[in-house]
Amino acid sequence: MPTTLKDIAAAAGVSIGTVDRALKNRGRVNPQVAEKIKQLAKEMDYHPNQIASGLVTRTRHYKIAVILHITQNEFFEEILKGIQIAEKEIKDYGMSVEIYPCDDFNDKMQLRNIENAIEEKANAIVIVPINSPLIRKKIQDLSKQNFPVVFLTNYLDEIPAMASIHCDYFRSGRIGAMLLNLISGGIGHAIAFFPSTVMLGNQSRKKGCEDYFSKESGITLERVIELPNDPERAKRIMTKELEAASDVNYILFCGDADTALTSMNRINRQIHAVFYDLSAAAYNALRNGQICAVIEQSPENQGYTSINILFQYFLSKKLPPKEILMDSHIIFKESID
Amino acid sequence: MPTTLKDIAAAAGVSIGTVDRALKNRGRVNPQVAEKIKQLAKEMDYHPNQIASGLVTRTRHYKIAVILHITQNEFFEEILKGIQIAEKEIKDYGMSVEIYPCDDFNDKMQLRNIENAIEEKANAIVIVPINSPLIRKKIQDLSKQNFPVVFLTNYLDEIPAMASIHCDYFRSGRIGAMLLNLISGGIGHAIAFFPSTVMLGNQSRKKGCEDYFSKESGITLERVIELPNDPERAKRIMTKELEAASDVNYILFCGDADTALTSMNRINRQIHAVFYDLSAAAYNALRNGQICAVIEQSPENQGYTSINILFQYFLSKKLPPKEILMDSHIIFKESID
DNA sequence: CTGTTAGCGCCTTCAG
DNA sequence: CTGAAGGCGCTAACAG
Repeated sequence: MPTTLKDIAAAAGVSIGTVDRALKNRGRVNPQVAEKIKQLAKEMDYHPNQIASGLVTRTRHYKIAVILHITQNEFFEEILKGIQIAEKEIKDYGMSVEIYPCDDFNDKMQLRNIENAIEEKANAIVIVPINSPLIRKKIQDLSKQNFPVVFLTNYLDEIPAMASIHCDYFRSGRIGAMLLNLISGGIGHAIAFFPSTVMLGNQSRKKGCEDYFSKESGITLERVIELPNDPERAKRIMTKELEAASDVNYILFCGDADTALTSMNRINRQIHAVFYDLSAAAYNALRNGQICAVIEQSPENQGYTSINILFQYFLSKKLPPKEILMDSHIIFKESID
Repeated sequence: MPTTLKDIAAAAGVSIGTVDRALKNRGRVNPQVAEKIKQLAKEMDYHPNQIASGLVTRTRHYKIAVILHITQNEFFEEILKGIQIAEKEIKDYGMSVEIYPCDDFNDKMQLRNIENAIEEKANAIVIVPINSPLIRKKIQDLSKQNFPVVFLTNYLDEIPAMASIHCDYFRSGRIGAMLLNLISGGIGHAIAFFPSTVMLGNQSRKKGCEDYFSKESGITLERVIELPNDPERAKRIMTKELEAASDVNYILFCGDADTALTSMNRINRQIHAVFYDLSAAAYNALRNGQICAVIEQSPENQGYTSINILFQYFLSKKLPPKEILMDSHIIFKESID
């Protein structure tokens, strides 16, 4: 039978109002009485009942703005699933979530979204931050004003935020390289294709990949190519690269799965591939044996956690860890078949 | 602003008591009025506020008994972690968890624990069921009486339960075999060591392993050995097996990690190993390069889910899916380093 | 068959 | 500085 404010009030011989003020340090209470109450609370192992607080919090209508960096993308569908699950859970607490879409890597638009969100009385922002001076400056300002900002799946170096949720990109790069090495038996030539380095995570992943190839790999990494976000352009570039490097039979690929699969089909030799992120296209390709493995970074969990952090914060002022790293999972055909 | 009972009451021109009775089908309400209320609830998208219900539920003091099958074991430490997290979450709702330990695979003791739990007014049981007639019969009886039983990390065939939470053992066996095949490059000889087949999951995992080896593997599976739970005896058996089969250089191992590591050290040749379950010993061995990979089955999540299911059930009579399969994760050195 | 009410634990406002 | 009281939404007991 957990202790309640009432229990403490009875034990201390005061009213629950006083106990509440004392424990929440809201002043207006005799210091000696406050001390005694705190003492008692500890002894009686008091922990505020979150659901009761929730019922009260409900009247405050907290709003969370989720600000993306890209139009549409299967990876973000997964993230959104997690966000929606969390959204349902916090609804009873009177909290809500609003999504602000954005054209691909358009920092001006992202900035406007931030401003709109604040105008519309958002109490916190979850953002996939584009690494541009515009956004960096804005987030810096918000942090200075103690406005809660949570980075989701990406981050900005040197810019403080309440929390930053993403995978360990460097490690994720190393895992990709390791898998290629394992699959190849340590002999062969590889190319890595990565998306825009405007997102810092991609830079870090690239470094991890290069780290492994340079130190621990039998097969050699011939090139690292940055692909544009537009699928048609990406396909052309990727196909050309694969045609040009005729000794390359292994690839590590992060981006739109269809782009890679199409390019691989266009050329006339077999390519063994490891992909990042489990889109529907990647899932099918894995089942068919077109690709060897997929590395994914718990997108749903990332989305869920970003909201949950703010929920905890609104409910009980609890600060999350600054950095929350999500696991990278390795998936083979046998994992899903 | 979510709809409340009050809102519906106002819209229907009745009191909230009537609305509540109508929506919960508790009778004592004019069928026509009830129909109208249900209609309104749908239109206004009413969903009961769980936290408000929780405050009321709190007075009912639901108790969950967790009944294990084994004394101690690192895998179950992880399971317990998940259970404890869930326990904290449901405390505010007046629900509690009690653990009943058990000597290794002692079905009589497990039966007594079930009986004790019920005598001590447990409202539900989470159990790692030993596959013995004694336990099978008891659970069968409980199910007939509609007493909620949840199977955790293992199951009983043909015996109904409210839910069954475990990994896909067959798939997990296939993944293990696939990894050995991948690591070996498809050439070599292997032995698989598995724990007691009193637990049905182990039988299924064994089948999965054999399935892959018989159909898709380059390396050959020489034998499958069932090891006893006692580490000293297990070490002797394992060492002897490895010494006898001098051409075997790959093993798939499920059980106490220290047993395997000691046995591998005792013999005079290098063995490449894949382990199940990420114990501290396995973690270190993976980092040191003593073993190649580990397959784990989200034990913490399994424990958490077993409690969470019952929480949902007590709070809102929501029935879980009959079978909840947890992912198997593949972990290499690069995943943790 | 229907309405009213007390209360779950906490927070906030208003009196004193 | 302290106490009392109302209310968050739902449930259950009790009147009518």
